Amino acid sequence: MGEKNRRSAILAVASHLFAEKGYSNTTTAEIAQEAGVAEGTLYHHFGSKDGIFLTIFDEMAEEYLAGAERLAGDGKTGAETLSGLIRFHFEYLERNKTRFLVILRDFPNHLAADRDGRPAEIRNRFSRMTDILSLVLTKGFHDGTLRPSFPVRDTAGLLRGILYGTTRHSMLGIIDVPLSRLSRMVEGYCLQALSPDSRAGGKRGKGGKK
Amino acid sequence: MGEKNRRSAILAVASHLFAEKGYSNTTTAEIAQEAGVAEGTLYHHFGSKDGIFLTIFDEMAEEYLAGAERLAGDGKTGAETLSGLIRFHFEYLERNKTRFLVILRDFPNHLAADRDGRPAEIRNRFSRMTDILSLVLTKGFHDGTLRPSFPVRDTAGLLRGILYGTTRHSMLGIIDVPLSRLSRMVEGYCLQALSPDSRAGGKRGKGGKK
Amino acid sequence: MGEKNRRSAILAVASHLFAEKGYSNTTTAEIAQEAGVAEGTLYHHFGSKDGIFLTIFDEMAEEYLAGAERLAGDGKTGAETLSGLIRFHFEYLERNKTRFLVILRDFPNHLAADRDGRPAEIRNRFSRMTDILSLVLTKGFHDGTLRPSFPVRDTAGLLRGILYGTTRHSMLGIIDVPLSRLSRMVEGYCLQALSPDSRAGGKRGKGGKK
Amino acid sequence: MGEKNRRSAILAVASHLFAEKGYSNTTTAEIAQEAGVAEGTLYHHFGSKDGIFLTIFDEMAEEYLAGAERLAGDGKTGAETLSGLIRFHFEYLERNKTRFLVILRDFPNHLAADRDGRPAEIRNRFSRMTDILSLVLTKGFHDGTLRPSFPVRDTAGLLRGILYGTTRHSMLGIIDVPLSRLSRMVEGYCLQALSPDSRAGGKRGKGGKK
DNA sequence: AATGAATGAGAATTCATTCAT
DNA sequence: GATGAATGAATTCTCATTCAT
Repeated sequence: MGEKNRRSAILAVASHLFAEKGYSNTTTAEIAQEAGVAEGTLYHHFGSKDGIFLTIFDEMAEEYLAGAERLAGDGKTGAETLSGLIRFHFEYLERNKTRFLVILRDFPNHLAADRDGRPAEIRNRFSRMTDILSLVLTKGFHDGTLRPSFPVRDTAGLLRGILYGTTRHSMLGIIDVPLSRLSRMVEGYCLQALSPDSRAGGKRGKGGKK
Repeated sequence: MGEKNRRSAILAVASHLFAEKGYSNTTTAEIAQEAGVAEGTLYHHFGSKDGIFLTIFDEMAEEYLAGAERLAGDGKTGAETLSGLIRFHFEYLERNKTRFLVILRDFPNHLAADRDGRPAEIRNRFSRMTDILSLVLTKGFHDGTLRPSFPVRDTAGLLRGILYGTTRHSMLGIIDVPLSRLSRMVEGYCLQALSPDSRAGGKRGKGGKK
Repeated sequence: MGEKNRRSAILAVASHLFAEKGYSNTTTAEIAQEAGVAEGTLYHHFGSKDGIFLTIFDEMAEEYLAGAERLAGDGKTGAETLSGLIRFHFEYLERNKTRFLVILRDFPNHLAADRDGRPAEIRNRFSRMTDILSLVLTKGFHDGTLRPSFPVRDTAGLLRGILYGTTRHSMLGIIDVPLSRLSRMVEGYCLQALSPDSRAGGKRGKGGKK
Repeated sequence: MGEKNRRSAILAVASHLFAEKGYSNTTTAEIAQEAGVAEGTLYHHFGSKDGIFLTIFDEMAEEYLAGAERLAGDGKTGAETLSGLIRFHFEYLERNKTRFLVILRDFPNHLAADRDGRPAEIRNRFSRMTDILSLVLTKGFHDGTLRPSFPVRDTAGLLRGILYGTTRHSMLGIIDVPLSRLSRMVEGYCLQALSPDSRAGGKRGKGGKK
């Protein structure tokens, strides 16, 4: 086993164990043993148990966001891009189930907690996704393929919540819908909700009960 | 101080602390001290720390589900009932922010883990909500006010994911949209997505013009 | 072994081990085992390893200072009181060798370190001794039995340095003078240095070389 | 960067860090980083962390003792030499505050501990100072400028304790007397205590008037 | 029912030192 | 000489739970 591989061996083992048993039920001793390194080596490379988690998270987030940004940048219409993004989201998670389960299962909450009054750095990752979605919605609004009935940024936030919530419930088995079917459903419903063809605008919802 | 009061004092204090610091960062010693009882008393009433959490969760889930079931059972149309449910959801959480934060922050994952191959009892709570939503969707389908483009049960699951994900992101500050605005947005978009007025389904959306 | 005794058993064992092996070379596991209690019990009673040390220190400091204050308050002349204090100092340490060795050997330095810019609380103990000595010097100055050639408070500080340094060197074996002889020497030299009978005042030292 | 410079860079950085944070709170990794060398390099030059400390200590002790021996050897009277030694002591420490703080703060006690029943080598350094002081006291006794009321070697030991204790308390801020004032005070009081002019010994002080 | 002292099985982390390159 | 990745033993502290009173 080469030197470079020690680092990735640790990450692979940790991903696996975190996904299987949860973050807090996995001990650093276990990770070290399974990866065939000394416990100190974990700390040499990642500084702390949290550091291991953060590295896994960062690498995945970077990959995911890079993929999403690539899609958002190509020349299609807004609606097509939104479709593409939603498909990409579910395909990516299907391919990275293990690593994403780590995050879903028990994201170490203190990592997202604000420290000293400033938002945790991890939040920046999150907001990049809102930026991408906002961009796509704006594009669709201009090219006439999408008509958000609420402010673009709020709608982007809503979409993020939808993607997160549905993905989570499916992956944790809370609802009995596999990711592949979920992908088609979210795509279908979102486009319909944002469709410019629809006469029934969101505004109605704002106005009154009936 | 009567016996009943001790019990509720403990629950109130625990809700508060769990919401503020998270389940695992709250010690039983702390709960006991703030509630003004001995640590052993916690165990007389709730058997374990998990027992305290489960009691809080159960009480809230029962209230929530009872409210949702009441709404689902009245004589309105499917679309109106769905609107009502969504509004109820966000209003209820607005009124019970603290207790719900307990669940959002760091739900003790082992409580939802399957034990001995059988699904955790806590899952039953969850599935009741799917039942309610399925009922409403079916009603709307029959009275012509809703037209789900996917199987009713799957759509109900999707709606649960949407409600959970958007609520979570808002309450944890991951997106910058308050619950009240979110309520109107979710209501608007969901009705539009499920609207029978729209001929253009998500898959076919690109084609149809009228 | 009664319940009260657990606490004192821990203190006795800890004093012994700290004196013998030094603070940092003594593990909490060792203390617990020798005291016949669980390790957690240490933390139940003292909160931390430092807490154990601090308790030992405080109890001794309190005893010592109480004794010194009692002596300083009786009706003798300043010089007699100073003699008494010096004798008391060495006798007390002779009787409490073990506990004092704990402090001499390796006082956990971080305990005396200023935190957040404010002096450590432990300093207050120290300054009480300066107060006592200042009082005695002042008394001696008024009744004519002592004539400090430098400001009273500075001289008191000097005396504390003398007591500490000579005691330390003797107890750690750095100099080959037992405490009992040291006591007589310090008493003799201090009284002579502060004696009003001496023509050669400290002022000479201040003035010139010759 | 030449080889010599690496060595002294390490010593300078280590002195600084030891003085600031204490020996045990300074890690070898830190020293290496601040000195701009690899951690292994520390071990090439000094063999161990203790080795670094010992080198700093030895260099300073050698300088100090050489200076003291030089003073002790010149042709002045005993009293003048003692004055000179005391002034030298405080001046030297004033000029070498940082390095001396290293030793005061938390001298690694195991280095002074007897090993295999034999006194630690570091003790030899200490005893050289007693030799010097003994010499000076003897000289003063013969030329009539000093009259120790106790055996010369014991008195020398006492003086060392006085110098150590007062210096320590001042440098650690335990007493509020700067080194320069302390120097004059120690000089004044020591000469007075050892003065042949004073007939009144510590024990007999009360009696004699003239 | 209520108490709260006692428990004890962990778990993360530190860091001086080594050694192959 | 110089490097710095790897080591791994050692240690403090946590905290849910128990049980005698």
